[in-house]
Amino acid sequence: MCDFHEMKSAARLSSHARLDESLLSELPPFSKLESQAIGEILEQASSRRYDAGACVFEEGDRADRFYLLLDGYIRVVRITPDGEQVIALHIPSGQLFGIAKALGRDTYPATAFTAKESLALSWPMRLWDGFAARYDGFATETYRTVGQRTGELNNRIVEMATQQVEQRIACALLRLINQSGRKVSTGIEINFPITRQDLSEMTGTTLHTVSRMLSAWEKSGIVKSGRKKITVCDPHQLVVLSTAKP
Amino acid sequence: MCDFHEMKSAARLSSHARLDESLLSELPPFSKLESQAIGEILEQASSRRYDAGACVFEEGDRADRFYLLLDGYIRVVRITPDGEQVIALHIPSGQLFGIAKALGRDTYPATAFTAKESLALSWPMRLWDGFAARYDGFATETYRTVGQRTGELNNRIVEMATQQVEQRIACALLRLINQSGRKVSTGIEINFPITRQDLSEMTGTTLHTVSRMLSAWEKSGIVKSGRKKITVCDPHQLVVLSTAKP
DNA sequence: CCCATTTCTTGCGCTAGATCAATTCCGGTT
DNA sequence: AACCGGAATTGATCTAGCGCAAGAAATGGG
Repeated sequence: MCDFHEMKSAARLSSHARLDESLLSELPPFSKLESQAIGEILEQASSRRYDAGACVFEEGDRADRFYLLLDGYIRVVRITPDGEQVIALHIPSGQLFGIAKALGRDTYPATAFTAKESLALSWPMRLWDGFAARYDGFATETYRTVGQRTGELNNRIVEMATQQVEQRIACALLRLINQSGRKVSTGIEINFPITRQDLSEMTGTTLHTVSRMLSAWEKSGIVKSGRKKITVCDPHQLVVLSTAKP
Repeated sequence: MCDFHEMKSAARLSSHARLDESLLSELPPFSKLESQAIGEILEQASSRRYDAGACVFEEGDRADRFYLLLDGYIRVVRITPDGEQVIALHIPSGQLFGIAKALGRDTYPATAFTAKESLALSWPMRLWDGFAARYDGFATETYRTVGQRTGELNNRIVEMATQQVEQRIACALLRLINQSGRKVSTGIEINFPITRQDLSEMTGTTLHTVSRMLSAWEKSGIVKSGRKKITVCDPHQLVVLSTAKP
């Protein structure tokens, strides 16, 4: 599912990557545009590489740029007054993020970290309205993106309200392999480093419980996991678990 | 906060309510418009009264109309495969709802019930793009609405992930009195019928726990509650509870 | 290669809150 | 006035999963 980038990602991540029209032309927000329009858009973009775990912007910052993730993975996080982190969602490459304008806001509603080394384009937010007005399909696609993410948040709420931890963790894993799974010999592996702690922050539980769960699942051959790495061997079984009746 | 409607609501709820321009001109989505534009918009609207507890539309339905709540209260609900309800949010009068288009969707993402007798205008969804293009401020305001609701969902996730039941119920109550509190002699009362069950569906707990909590709070004079009715006597104390450290 | 740090594992006891169960209360209906 | 059904209360258990503790394994830096 996240594939087309992979072949090119080595070149891209080098800071000398040329900004090529073909880069954008396959991505939904720009897919309907002509080569000239894409040229214009690229001219106004800044490109930047981020180390793994780097912070792109923080909750509450003035939203003065919006971003397109070319390669890597973004983790959107909220931090409670007493320092606890909650992972709101993950953003795979090819998507826009930091699009506060699409939510009628002028500050970012959450903090964005990179989950691994990443490359992103960005534009000053003042170009937003122009993009939306001038480029066909840009507005539509961004609102679709907003809709998807809202849908995901919504699902999380339902899960947290009704499901047991085991099911929630299973759901989280399934979402991850859907969004960023990479097929390997033993199953489907999550394409970026992820700790038990991360998983616990996605599901509202503790790293201990996640660890126990993964150990149990490993015993029954559903997953295979190591340090910062999880491979799902039997996705179907995970689906069964995620929908299990009490 | 929800005030301006109250004076007129009696007239409005009668099925003979005249659709008056002044009705829309004070509401954010239309506030920037001239009288002529509002006239156009009203002409295309249908008006309908709903009984308390009526269903306006269901999750998954084709989104062929969008709505403006003139009076009453909407409860947005998601229902799990095994029949459990989760209340995603409440929509106070004066706001748009069922705005699937703003989320790039063509089905409604959740079910909308009225929490009490309500009155809403609605328009065919095919007018949406025209409204957004033609009427200044309409798009901006709807995206602000989307942003607010997304923000609320987000907060709920953080709460559910990090807070104890007591704090979550306190937060839910505070949200309710902020959105639809009505000042009465003994404090601030929630302006529509609400059961322990409802509150439990908003906070991911059980009606039993909510009942115990309210009983306890009543003993300490923080709330006063009866059948389908809750009055917050000491909002400040509730804020304290909602942010209490374990 | 050793040391320091981060990540992960696992056992044990405890408690918040769910579940079960039995009543009571309230408002509307005939 | 008597009745009925939905809403609320409250006690008594039971348990999922959290917090604590202690250690093991992987990684990276000097």
